[in-house]
Amino acid sequence: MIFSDKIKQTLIKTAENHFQINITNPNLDLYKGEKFGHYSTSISYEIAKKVGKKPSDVAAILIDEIDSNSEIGIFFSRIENINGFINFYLRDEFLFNLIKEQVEKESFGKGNLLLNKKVLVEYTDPNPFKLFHIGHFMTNALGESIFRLIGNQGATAVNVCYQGDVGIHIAKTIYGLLYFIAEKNYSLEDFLNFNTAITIEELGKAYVYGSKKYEEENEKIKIQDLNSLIFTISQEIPEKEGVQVVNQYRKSKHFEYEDIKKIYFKGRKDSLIYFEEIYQKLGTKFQDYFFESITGEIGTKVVKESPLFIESEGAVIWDGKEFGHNVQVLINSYGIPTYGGKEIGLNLQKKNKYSPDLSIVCTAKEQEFYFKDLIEIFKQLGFSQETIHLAHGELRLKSGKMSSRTGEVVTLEGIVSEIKEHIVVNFSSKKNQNFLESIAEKIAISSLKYLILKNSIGSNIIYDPEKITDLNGNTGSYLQYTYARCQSLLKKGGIFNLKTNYSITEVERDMFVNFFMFPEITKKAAIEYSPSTLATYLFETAKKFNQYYNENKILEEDTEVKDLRLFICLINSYILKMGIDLLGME
RNA sequence: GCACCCGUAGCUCAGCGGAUAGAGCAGUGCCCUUCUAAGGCAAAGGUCGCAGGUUCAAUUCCUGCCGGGUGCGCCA
Repeated sequence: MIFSDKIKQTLIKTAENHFQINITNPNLDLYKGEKFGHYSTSISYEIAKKVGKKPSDVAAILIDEIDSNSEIGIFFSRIENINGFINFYLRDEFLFNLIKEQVEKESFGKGNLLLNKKVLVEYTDPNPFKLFHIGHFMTNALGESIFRLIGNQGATAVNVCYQGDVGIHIAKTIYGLLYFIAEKNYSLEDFLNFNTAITIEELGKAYVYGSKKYEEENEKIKIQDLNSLIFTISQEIPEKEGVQVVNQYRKSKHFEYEDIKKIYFKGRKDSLIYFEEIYQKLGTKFQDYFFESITGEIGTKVVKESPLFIESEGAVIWDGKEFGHNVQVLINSYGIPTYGGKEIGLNLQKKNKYSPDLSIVCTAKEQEFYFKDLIEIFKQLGFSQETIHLAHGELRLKSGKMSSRTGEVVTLEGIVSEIKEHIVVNFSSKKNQNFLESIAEKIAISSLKYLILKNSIGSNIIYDPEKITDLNGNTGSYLQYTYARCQSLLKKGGIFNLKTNYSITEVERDMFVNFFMFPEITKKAAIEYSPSTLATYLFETAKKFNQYYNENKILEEDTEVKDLRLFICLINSYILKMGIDLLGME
């Protein structure tokens, strides 16, 4: 059990024994500087109000009891009563002991809050036939970190990706491709033989073209017609084996089944290869994939069979207005399942395949209301698993928004290469060019992730390519650098003794207490779905180390002192490494 | 129009019921023949949008107002 929970438990028990009062969740603050204790509580105020005593008198009784009669009393060097606030101070030996033991076992920072729970985390969700843009990256950064934080609490975490291999975006893209082929930019045969990179490039251009055409009424009808055909074709994909096909799509008036099928299969396959390369660069390895072509069928079946949904203007809708929700169109008037219809199928598919205790979905913030409705629909349908929607904000330039609606997007690749250039230029005086280029991409991706995760979930992020890898501020690179510095010292320091007794200064004690909070922080970050809590802690930890480093020579002559300082390096290094990893960075 | 989110230092943001409101950036003054200075120190900067209310205690909870964002049926 984590130490703060032990204190809380003791407080609850003591309050019950001495005041016959039931306090369910006492306030307990984590370390915020030596003067307020290593842990502190204002529980006395809560009790005092109920029993009609002075807070400081209540505190005195509690302290006396914890000191002499509780299991945790021996871990404190002193417990203070400041006007009723109770401040706990941990014994130095206890700090050393616990940290040393757990660091050696590599269990330090790991928790068991979600032991025996199965949690599904869905994130990234790019759409085949479209480019991987910065929004997908933000979803990935958020989701990957949540996935890791939850897994770190003992849960069986399953990370999954949901890919839109059917939908109007594909019809638009294929429509564009057909135009390019008709204009003899290349033949159908040429297209089918393109390598992945070229296919992706052409898909991007075709999507822009198709999106523009979709704005014209007569073109829109054709694209919708093509869309129906693509839904029909998608029933032939290999992943669809065993899935019941319930929907009857309209026959196409304008397009040739076989030609479209070739284009669709080629584009789909290359898109998935292209995404897989990106996931690898991002450090994500999905355990499972879901496809809209499949969830659409499952969702359609549910929607058609459930009395919750009604027909309206040729579409099938869910009307949530009576209970404070909106209207959601689940099957459109072309007979095609919309995002919502597919999402119902997805939720059911997740349930059938994994029966998770909790299902987390990460998307952009614009979909917040939409998910509120969907989660209500899931409840009304009786889907048992709890679903939580986590939303990230937008990446913006100082000058304003980045993306535009015309289909032209800021790709991940574009941003990463911009950051890479800065890295190579800024650091070239320190390292040779080849080395820099070999690590620049990793630094770029990590620093972008950190930029996103250091802010609380859902807030918009200001992106400044000049500042993002600055080593003199709160950046991912600063953490990486500090870790590298520690590693260098440990390497030079050689073998040293890990002890459980050191004589330490105030500054060193502050570092140890801060180290001690690491498991508290990883737990808090997981429970609150808050990577930023961890990010902030890591930055403070790195900063404390760099301050110490500046004032103290680590590789001292004196063995005693050197051993202590290397011990500090070791823990600092351990925490930074694990923390950086939990944020999904390298 | 309705619903939800946000207004904290010049800028970007933490904190979200407790004890003196914290960081980073920018700006000011310092510290390099360096255990990676690819770093650190010091000072400066705030009626926590405004007005009420609840509480022993409010930046944090509630109500109203002002200012900004997002979403409101066939995109995802």
